Order: sequence, then C-alpha cells, then structure tokens
Amino acid sequence: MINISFPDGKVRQYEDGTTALAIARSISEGLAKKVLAVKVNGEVWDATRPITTDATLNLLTWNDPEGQNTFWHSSAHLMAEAVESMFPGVKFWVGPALEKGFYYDMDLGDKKMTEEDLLLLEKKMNELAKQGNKYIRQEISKADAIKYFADKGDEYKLDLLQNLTDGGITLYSQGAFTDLCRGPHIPDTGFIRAIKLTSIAGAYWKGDEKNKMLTRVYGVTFPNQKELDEYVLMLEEAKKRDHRKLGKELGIFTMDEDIGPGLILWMPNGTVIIEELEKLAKETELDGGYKRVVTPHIAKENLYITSGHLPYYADSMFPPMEMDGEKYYLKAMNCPHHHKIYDAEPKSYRDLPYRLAEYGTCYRYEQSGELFGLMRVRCLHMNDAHIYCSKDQFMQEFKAVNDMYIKYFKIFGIEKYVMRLSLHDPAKLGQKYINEPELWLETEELVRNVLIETGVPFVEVKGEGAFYGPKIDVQIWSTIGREFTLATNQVDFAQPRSFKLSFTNKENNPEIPLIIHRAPLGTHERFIGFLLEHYAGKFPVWLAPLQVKILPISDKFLEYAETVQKQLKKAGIRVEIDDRQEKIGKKIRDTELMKVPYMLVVGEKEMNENKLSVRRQGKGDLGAQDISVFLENILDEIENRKSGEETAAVTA
RNA sequence: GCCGAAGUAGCUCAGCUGGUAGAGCAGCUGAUUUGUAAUCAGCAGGUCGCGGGUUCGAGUCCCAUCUUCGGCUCCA
Repeated sequence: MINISFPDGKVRQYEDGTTALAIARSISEGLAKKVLAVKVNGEVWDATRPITTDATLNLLTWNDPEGQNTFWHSSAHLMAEAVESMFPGVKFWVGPALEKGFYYDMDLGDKKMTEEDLLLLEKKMNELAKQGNKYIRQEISKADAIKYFADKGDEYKLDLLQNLTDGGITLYSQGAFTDLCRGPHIPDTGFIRAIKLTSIAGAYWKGDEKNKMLTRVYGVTFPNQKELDEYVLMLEEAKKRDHRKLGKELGIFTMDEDIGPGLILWMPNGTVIIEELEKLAKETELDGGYKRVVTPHIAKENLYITSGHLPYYADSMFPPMEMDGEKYYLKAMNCPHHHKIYDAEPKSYRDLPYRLAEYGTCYRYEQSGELFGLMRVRCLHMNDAHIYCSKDQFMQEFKAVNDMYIKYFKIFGIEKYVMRLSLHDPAKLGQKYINEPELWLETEELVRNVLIETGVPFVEVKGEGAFYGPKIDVQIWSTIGREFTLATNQVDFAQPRSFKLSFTNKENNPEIPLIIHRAPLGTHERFIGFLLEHYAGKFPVWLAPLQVKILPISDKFLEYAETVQKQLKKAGIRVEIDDRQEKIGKKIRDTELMKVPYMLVVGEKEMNENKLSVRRQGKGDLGAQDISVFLENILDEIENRKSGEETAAVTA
C-alpha cells in the first residue's frame, strides 16, 4: 500500500501501482470524467500512469492551466494522427501546446495543405476523438528509439533524439499514431469534443530562416462545444477593437499603395492625437530637465560607421542615396545625430546630465512580411531622448526615466504590461553585441538594480539587448495577441567611445559619459496603435480628436448651437455642430459610433434656459447643465488628462 | 525575405460550373423641422489592385507583379 496525500491535507491509502484516474474514480465517477492529468509530487503526469510510491497528488482538470496544457498537447497528437491518415509519409517535428491551443510543425514532402484540408482534418479529428482511443505511454531505450525512427525514415525525430539521454525517453501512441514525446497526455481522445483548426502557416525548422520551411497548423480544442463557441465569439470581439479597423472607422490613419508599404498617412483625427501626445511629452520632458532639438532625416554614411550601427543595422536601413560622391542614409535612429549635438560644444561635469529630446522621424526597412498596421511600420516617429551622464549619475538618471514610464502608464491606465530586462547573449559577443564582456555584466547589474529598487516586477531575457548595451523593454500585447515592445530604456557604453564623447571632470581630466537612450512613449505609430486597442477607440477627452459634438434638434436651433460652439472653441475645445437635417436619434447614433466623448443636445428648452443637454458617449443622457458648468467640468477633465472610468474600458 | 490566403463603389459585402456587375450604409438632390442609437423618396457612384495571356467572350481560368492579411524570421 502507498500513502497518497491530497491538497486538502488528507492522506489515504491505495494499492501500489494504482493510477490517478483510479483514485479519482474511487472518489466519484464524475470527477474521473474530468481528470485530464495529475500532478504527482509537483510533476505533471498522465492520469493513467501507475503510482508506486507515497506521493502528494493534485488532480488536474480543465480548470487548471496544466490541465489545459495537457489537453492541447494531446490535441496536437490527435491532429497529427488525422494528418498522417490524409497525408501518408508526412514527417513531424514538434507539436506543443500554446497559451490558447496548439500547433504541430510538419514536413509534407511534395504535398501541399490547403484551407479546405483543414475542414477535412477537423472532420477526421472528430471521428478519431469519438473513438476514445487511449493515449498509451511506453518507455523505450535510446537505441530502440533511434532504430524505430530510422526505420521510419524520420530524420526530424532522430534529430530530437540526439539531445535526449537514455532512460527518460518515451513514446506515446493513440489509435494508429505513435510519436516521440515526453508527455504527459490526457487519458483518451474522447475528452476532446470541440475542435477548430485555425490556420495554416509556414515556420522555419528550429526557427532559423536558413533552414527548410515546415508547414505549421494551428488549432484549438475544448471539452465542449459551448466553450469553443465562446472562444470564437471572443475572437470576433477582439477583432472589433483591432487598431487597423478602428483606425479606419475613426479616420485616424490610412495607407496608400503609391506612398509605399509601411508608410503611414496620419489623417486629421490621428494628427490631433499625435499633437496631444507630443504636448504631454514636451511638458514632461521640460519638467525632467530635457532640452529639445531638431535633426535632419538623413546623414552621411560615415556617421553610421562611427556609431557602429552599419554592421549591425544595414539590413534594416533603406539603401543609401548617392550625392556628390557621398552616400547618404535615411536615419533609422536619432542617437548619432544627438551625439553630434552633444559634441558640438565642450562639456564639463557641470553640464551633466545633458538630456536631449526629440520626436525623431526614423526610417527602417523592415522586411515586407513584418509590416503590421501601425504596430510595425517603415517610417516612425520616436519619443526619443538621450541622456549623457557620468557613472555616478547613472543610477539616478536611469531611475528617473523608469519613473517617467510609470507616470505615463498611470495617465493612460496601462496595466497589462511586462517589464523585460533585455540582456546580451555571451555567445554572440562580437556579432550581435559589441565585444565588451565586462562592461556588459557591469551595466546589466546596474539596470537590474534600478528595476529592483523601483519594485516593478520584471523578467530577464538573454539575447534581447541592443548591440551597445542592455535595456528595459516594456512588452504589451495587441488585441489579437501579438507581443510588441511599447517603450524602451537603454544603456549605452559603446557609442560614447566610438564618438569620442567626453566631459571634463572635477579633477580637470577628460572622462567618457554613459548614455541612456529612452523612448517611454515608444513611437507615435505603435503607441497610438496600442491606445486605439487599449481604449477600444474611446479615447479620454484630452486625447479625443473631436471632444464635443453639438446636436441641434432641428435647424431652428442652429444659431443657438453656434453661440455655444463659439464659447467652447474659445476655451480651446475641439467642437463641431451636426447641422444635417436629420432626426436627433440619427445624430446621436452617428456621434456615438464615432466615439465622440460629449454630445450636447440643444433644442427649444435649452435655448430658452441658456442650457445644454449633456450626453456622455457610452453612458447616455446626463441631463441639462449650464454652459459654464459643462465648460468647467470638461476643462478639468482635459487639463488633468483624466482617464475617466469609462475610458479604462480595458475590462473586456 | 520565406510559407499560405485575399484584393469587386468611400465602407461592409454578394456575384453558381467563363456570357459583359449588384445590395446595404455613406454621398448628392428633394420632401420632412424632428427631443436621446438609423425619416422617406429620387439620383449619382465601379477600366472588379495593376500588367500580360487563354478564349468568340474574363470579376470569374492561367502567368507575372503590387498591396494587405495569418504565421515564420525580425522589432520601437
């Protein structure tokens, strides 16, 4: 007999070699039907795997992330079985579970899979699922495994086997399909009751673009149809707040084939937002002791040779244009220009920290397939600044920048983000990262300490640093789930040297400054793309392209509407009158759909009493107010950049 | 750049196996003068992304190209 402890602290005795499934069944048949896997002494196992020692047991169901993970991984195997039946000779690479769903990478040889095939595959998967085939675990020696897959001619699994050590190798089979797999898996395919294969795509083998491209099929499965329906509905809702859709509907931006891919045309409404963001940035930077500068969009090749960007960055820059025997590049970053401004006049320690800010226009030749709405473009406007400081000023300066981030995020109500400490990869020193191993470690430690001091949770990721130093990236997710860096705060110990930047220290000796590159508001493109989705197009009043729309009941009240408009305009409010000959219901509907924060209905009553009927977007009629009262409230909302709880509509 | 898909009126979309383009909304004109999410009628609007080809005939089939989208790679 063995002792099994449960999460509630109870200990019960079971026969040696019992399984979690059997134990669940002993508790209730209903529970047994829900058990997907089990955590045995903290390790996730098949629920059908015999337990031979005393153990603590945690039964995993659909309610546990690990349960879902197992479910989706098993679904990947089910899909592979279906694929193998339709595409004999297919070779599989890996098929992991994702945060939502799963995929499997495969080599179809000469065959091609189409979207119609996905429907057939779904059908086949449903058939196979109904058979309720058991997932069977089998331990195998490395030699036997190699023989098995060599006989099968499966070079991909043989490649995987190379990195596995004898003793822990397992095969899993269900129905007619057998796969090299660590597991664990759900008890049988009958648990999978709702299946949707979402897309078919290419993916480089081992993620390296020099390797062969495999076919990747994405899918998601659920234990019942209802959950699948809800998931599909959720996806549709997410699409409604996609910045590309909202950007078009709200007249924020457009693109044109004749202008070029990834080149954004900001329309009047988008430009209002840009100007409000710049106003915020200027106020904040003035407050933070920054000086503003303006620099040209191009520079000679030599600048980027000095900065060291060319060897690392040439592929991401537009090809140079030649003039007077010189090569000129469109700038992909503002830093070298700022360094030249720093260097234009001699600096003493008294001048430091020297902070230069600019909403700099940069051009980056992103690969065509990487372009994505506003989030990934070829011409971008960066909320850039460079801080030149001494080593002992560094911590304070870096922390001040970090605090600026937090201040901004509070204004925008940004809560769902991750701070990422992006480090170098020692293996790529001299290639992707400048070869200064000690400086890397030293500055990484400095940055880490700032994060710890700030008390913001963060993750560390190797191989994400800039070529010149470590950085803190703020990671966010687009509404359709893509991850982006929204803002960045970087250390640079390389460029000050390459530009021979210096200042005279207290001892009258030349000293090399450190540089902080920072872009808390990222770029206009990505930031506004993010805000569109964050607010679902319902911008807070201070950012809203149109803040107030006056809706006269009929054109008898146009004149009164105009006197109201005049007063609001005088106060600096962005206001328009809907002077169409439409019924008030229609005017309200159209204004609501354009997400204008305030609607002022004016008719007989209002005109006689010199009032306004105020309607708040998404909230309905707020009743009649004096013009002065409305004005006072809205100005307060604008000046203090209030988000208003309705703008924190990130509840969805 | 690579794998895959899609481009039809300003927008959202229909157009079967090739027979010469259609709806709703938006727009314009007229009527209506309207009280908190769509008033009615009429009109106008498209070299079907661009360029070739097959065919008596191409939005529909083929090739090439551009752009966008789903991924991979990459990134603010």
